[in-house]
Amino acid sequence: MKLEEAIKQTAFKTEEERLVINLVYTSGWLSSEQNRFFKRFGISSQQYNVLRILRGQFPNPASVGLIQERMLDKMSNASRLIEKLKQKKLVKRSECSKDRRQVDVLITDDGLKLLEDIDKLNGEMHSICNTLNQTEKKKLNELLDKLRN
Amino acid sequence: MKLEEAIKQTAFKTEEERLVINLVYTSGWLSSEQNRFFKRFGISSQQYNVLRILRGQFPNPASVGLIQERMLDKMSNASRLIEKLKQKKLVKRSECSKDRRQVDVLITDDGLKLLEDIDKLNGEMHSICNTLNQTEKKKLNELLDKLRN
DNA sequence: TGACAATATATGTATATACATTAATTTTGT
DNA sequence: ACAAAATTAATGTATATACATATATTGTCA
Repeated sequence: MKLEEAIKQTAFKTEEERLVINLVYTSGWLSSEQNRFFKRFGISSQQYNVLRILRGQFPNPASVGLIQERMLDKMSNASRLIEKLKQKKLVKRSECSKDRRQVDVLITDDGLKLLEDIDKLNGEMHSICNTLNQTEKKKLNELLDKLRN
Repeated sequence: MKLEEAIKQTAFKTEEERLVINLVYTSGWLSSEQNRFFKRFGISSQQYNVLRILRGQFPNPASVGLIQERMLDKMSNASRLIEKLKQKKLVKRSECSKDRRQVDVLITDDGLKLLEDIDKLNGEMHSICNTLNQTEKKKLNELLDKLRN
């Protein structure tokens, strides 16, 4: 749906204004698409993100700080996300012997299995951008990179 | 910063995968820029959004449903946002005489004044897209519209 | 060595989103 | 007219984000 229709606004003063609002609106749209996708797996998209980072380190553990640093969303709370994943038995936590302030976080077999299942449907998740052709996807990737500097 | 650097990932399998992750990452970036901007005014970007909708109706009131329908972010909670704005005396709530299920929500003088102050710094908020030239802003607007269908 | 700074993680509080449910009121259909 | 359905808003619960602070541990340097 066109932005103006979606939010029932007739016009924008400048291209900048429209762009900022378009970005905010698209963010919300994306986030709801993502959550809908992940719901069937019993996790949130943020929890998925943490699991992916842990798989990237596997079979080595990762510290909370490393996870935090690599997360997509800003970050305040790797700690609490990890706690949720632990309750679902998707990760294990153990004291780090080299630095007792740190915690070793390791993805479990259940966690790896879940990621495999999700991978199988990756195409479905990526299909949200099927409305664009290859050139347009590339262009959008470039523009987003440039937008953030 | 380039996406790969930001999240310390070396490569993506497909353009689609990079785009989805780029969109999620950019969403987070945008949201933190926005919140930083609005913080000095003592409101969140979501509360700002509600105030703008109310100004659009002024001097008429708006129902909770109308606000909900026009909000940028999906929506579960116009009710609670309005309650927060009421506590800050930025909106007034009164029973709607024509339909007693409804509530008339009206922006106050304080609310209008706050929006005026924010308007003065609108340029600063829009400057987050100064890294793009006019053609690129237009193109990005188009691609986002097309992305959502 | 011993005080102090820095680091790693956890936790408290406030706000927002997602979804389900409740309560009041209005609309509909017979 | 009246019972059932639909609508409007509020509320309860779970999750996530933002920011400040607490706690334990490690590093630094006089």
